[in-house]
Amino acid sequence: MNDTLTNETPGNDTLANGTLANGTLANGTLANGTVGDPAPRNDAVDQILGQWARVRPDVDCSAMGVAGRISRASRLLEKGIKEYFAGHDLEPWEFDVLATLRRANPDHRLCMSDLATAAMVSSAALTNRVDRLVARGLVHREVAPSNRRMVLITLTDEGRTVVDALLEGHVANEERMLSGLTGEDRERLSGLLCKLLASLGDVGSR
Amino acid sequence: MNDTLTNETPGNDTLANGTLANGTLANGTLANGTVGDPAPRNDAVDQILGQWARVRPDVDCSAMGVAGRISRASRLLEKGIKEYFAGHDLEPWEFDVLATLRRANPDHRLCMSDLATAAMVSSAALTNRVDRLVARGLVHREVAPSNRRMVLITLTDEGRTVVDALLEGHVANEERMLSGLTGEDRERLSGLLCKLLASLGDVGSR
DNA sequence: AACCGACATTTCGACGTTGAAATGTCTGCC
DNA sequence: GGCAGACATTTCAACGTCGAAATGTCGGTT
Repeated sequence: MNDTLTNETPGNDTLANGTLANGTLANGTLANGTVGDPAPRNDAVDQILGQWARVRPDVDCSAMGVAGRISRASRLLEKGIKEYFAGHDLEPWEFDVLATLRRANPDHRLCMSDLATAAMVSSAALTNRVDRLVARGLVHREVAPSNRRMVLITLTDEGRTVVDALLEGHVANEERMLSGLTGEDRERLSGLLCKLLASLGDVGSR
Repeated sequence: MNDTLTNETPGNDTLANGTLANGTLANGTLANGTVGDPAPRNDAVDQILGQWARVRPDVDCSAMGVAGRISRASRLLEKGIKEYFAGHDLEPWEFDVLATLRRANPDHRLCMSDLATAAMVSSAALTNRVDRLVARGLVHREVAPSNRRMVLITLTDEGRTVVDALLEGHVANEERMLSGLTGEDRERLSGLLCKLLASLGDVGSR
């Protein structure tokens, strides 16, 4: 996890629903939610749960509802974030790397492996990304003086300017996407997700 | 969104935090949560928010917290789902496609475009996936008799057997991953996510 | 002082995805 | 009845990621 929520996820879900697309829903025998058990919400995920309930009434698929909605929300947020950065000629991963350096320490400097862990990409992918950031003049790459095995990546002045300039807009964009929830809703949502993350053994890194 | 929650997401986040990895957190000036405003939770996301609060106290980054936790939860759920299916020699996307057909209609049959929409992948990717499913004997591909432009994909008996056999285990696996939440928690979480999804304009397809 | 194993990064090959172009098919209009 | 345009699917080239192998470097041991 970095600073933008950029699961560069392409396709499927396999999560809690079946597919919320027109195809399935339109072709099928459309049940229209209201499965029974919990409060029906009549959204796309519930329609899929409804389909499962008709096809496999012996299986309680309610867990798919929670997982499905989390995945779907994540997808939509990513999409909005990507659009924001695209409007500023930046890929979300670029901001991620820059922001990680920005927050890292007063020198805005990290070695490749720490940066790779932080950005949650393979070292191979990070090499590729840093190449491009260096080409854009946003970071500086140098062999560590004390240990020549390591490569230190430092935010350039320009890189820092870019991060600082885009941070507010990025947060405002996220704020906008969350505007359907009240402050209290967000607090509750965060609390529940924290509880879930803790039970999933989230420890920070990968 | 399909039936498993498989954002085959690799790397970054760009979402709400900065990176929760050791690197950043260990190198930096570690603030240890407790930023002030809302209830501090002291998890990885809050540590990142804390770092931002120190570096850019002028910007309220709380929105990143919500987005970050949603993304992180989605990531972890995907990972668990992937592991379950890997244990049964199936990729999550394979289950997605099979499950979509299973729920679609009594004939378990859909044309390529509807299936692509449902599985939320490009038609090019679906062609590739269906190729492999046909090779495994899990689906049947045929030109539509009524309209030769269309290709109909049908679940084979074996395909249906596989979906039906794995559905219960898949749901049980999701259930296990959500076991940190009470039934009431899940209901509340679903409700909040529904509200968010609705405001994000989630309409079912992409 | 040279060597061995551990470590950090980069390179390489394979894979899967995407958007756009190509191919084949249908529908409606003149 | 033939043709233009819309449509469904597949093919193609480019791209980005990953895991594993390769390269270069350090630390401790003898």
